[in-house]
Amino acid sequence: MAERCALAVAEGGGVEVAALGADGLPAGPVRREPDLAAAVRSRPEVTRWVWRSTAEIAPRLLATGVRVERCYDMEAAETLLLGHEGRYGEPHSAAAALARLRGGPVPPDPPQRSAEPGAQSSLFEPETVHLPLSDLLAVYAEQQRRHDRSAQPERLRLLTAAESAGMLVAAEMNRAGLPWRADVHREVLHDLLGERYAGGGEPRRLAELAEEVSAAFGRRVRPDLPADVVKAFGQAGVKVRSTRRWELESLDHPAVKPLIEYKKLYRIWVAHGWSWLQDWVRDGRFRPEFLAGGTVTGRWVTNGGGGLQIPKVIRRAVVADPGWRLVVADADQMEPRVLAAISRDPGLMEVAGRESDLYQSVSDRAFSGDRAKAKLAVLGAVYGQTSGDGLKNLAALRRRFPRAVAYVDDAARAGEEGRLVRTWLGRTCPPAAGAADGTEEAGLPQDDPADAGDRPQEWVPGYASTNARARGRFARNFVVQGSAADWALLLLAALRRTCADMAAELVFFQHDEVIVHCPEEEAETVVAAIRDAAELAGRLTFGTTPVRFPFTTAVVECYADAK
DNA sequence: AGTTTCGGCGCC
DNA sequence: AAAGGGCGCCGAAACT
Repeated sequence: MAERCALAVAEGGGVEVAALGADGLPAGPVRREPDLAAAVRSRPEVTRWVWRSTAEIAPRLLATGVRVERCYDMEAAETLLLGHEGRYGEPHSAAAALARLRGGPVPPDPPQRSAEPGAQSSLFEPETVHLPLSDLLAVYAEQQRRHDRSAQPERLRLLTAAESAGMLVAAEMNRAGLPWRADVHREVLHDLLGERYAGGGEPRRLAELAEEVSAAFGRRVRPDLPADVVKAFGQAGVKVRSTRRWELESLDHPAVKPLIEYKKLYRIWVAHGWSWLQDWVRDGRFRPEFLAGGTVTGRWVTNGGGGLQIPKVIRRAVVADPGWRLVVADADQMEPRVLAAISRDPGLMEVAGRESDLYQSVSDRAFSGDRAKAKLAVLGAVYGQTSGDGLKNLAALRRRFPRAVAYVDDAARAGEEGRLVRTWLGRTCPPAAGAADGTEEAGLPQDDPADAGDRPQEWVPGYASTNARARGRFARNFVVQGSAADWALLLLAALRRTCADMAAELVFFQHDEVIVHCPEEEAETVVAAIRDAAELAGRLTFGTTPVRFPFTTAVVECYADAK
């Protein structure tokens, strides 16, 4: 029998606990108990814990080996509800929600702390807030009503549950860490960069490449200074606007080759070199702090260490413990499959109903078998390509898959006009014009006051302001990327449940890719669990559609061997 | 001297 | 060939 229980961390150490009825209201007395972990452990019948913040409570439970089935994260819910109600950017703390409910002054959210390299203080000293259980219950009841008042209550409730599950998974990943062999990492660095010189300067290979660049220009040039490089090319009679790689590659000059090589290695050196290793790897684990729901689209971010940008060459250092394996699973063409599911385009759903390469199938139908063209067209539709061949390819795509393209076009138009745009489960893209504070923090382009009045009421291609068009691209991508994130959360939740019965641990998640660390004998079970979780997540998120969500999985000892 | 922005590139 | 979405991170440059 599923049971819900609310829990609040009390002043002076203990917790307040109250069982909840099916209606979400207290079904018994509020109990005060001295120990958080003991309170949870002594209630194995509880399948969902309602609490203020998973980031506050889950680490404390994990530290004592207590696992919960599910939770309801009140502050995550508040963020989702505010966004859904078009109030993006209002404070989302439980205290703020309570103040809005009671009509008092609304406290601002506490500032975000960033992770300290090495110390990882925010992981082990989560912020503690004491709000009486009676207050939490009042906010919870109101949040339930707000879910009910939404246009699609069952979807929004699922989203809140999925986000809460994501918070649990993130807390568990933060504790587990990604297996990391510092010795292998050092070998990779030495192979790529050469010896380090005393004094902390550039390693040998970078110094050599800098010399080659200077020699090619006939004077001392610092390849890590874009301004210096642009000037040097200018003096050599080569016009170049920036030093971006794709721009340099088209140039005919002897400095180009060593320059590009320098920039590639320089990047490794500064972002994932010896000092990174020193800062972020402890006791054989890399612990980026995963933040579920860290972006407006619902994608996760990591706080510190660039956890979601591990360069391919550095993945050599991610090695399973002895006798264990890494199950590396990557969703195949996730975004077009999601587009098929949310648009219900019959043609695209049929294509996405097969496990075989989706881009190949699209190209067979609309691009005479030219897979590259098909992929460009699909990505152009999802990302908002505005020029070049992409536009021509988009027209071909529109003819064959009209509903799919119309879906993202509608989202783009809504974004340009400043209307709300939602993912399938109801995560909401912040509007730009006339929005509450917060949209700028989200990086959304604002309209210039100057052209605010110039925008036509009817959406006409080419007549929107530059910023409005940028918002259109943002909204276009939001519905696909965000709905994919909805699905991925449910995938994680299902996979977490299976792993609970095994030694297997989720250790990494990157948008459409997941890594499970498990004993060798569990690997095949995990592979099957990922496949099952993907299909279950597809059904739960999008309802009944023919769309499949296949994964490419690899059972490896080293992450670099997965692809 | 300390803080913010920019350029460039890593990942999806 | 050139370009569209989401991020984080670094050093340098540009500020206060």
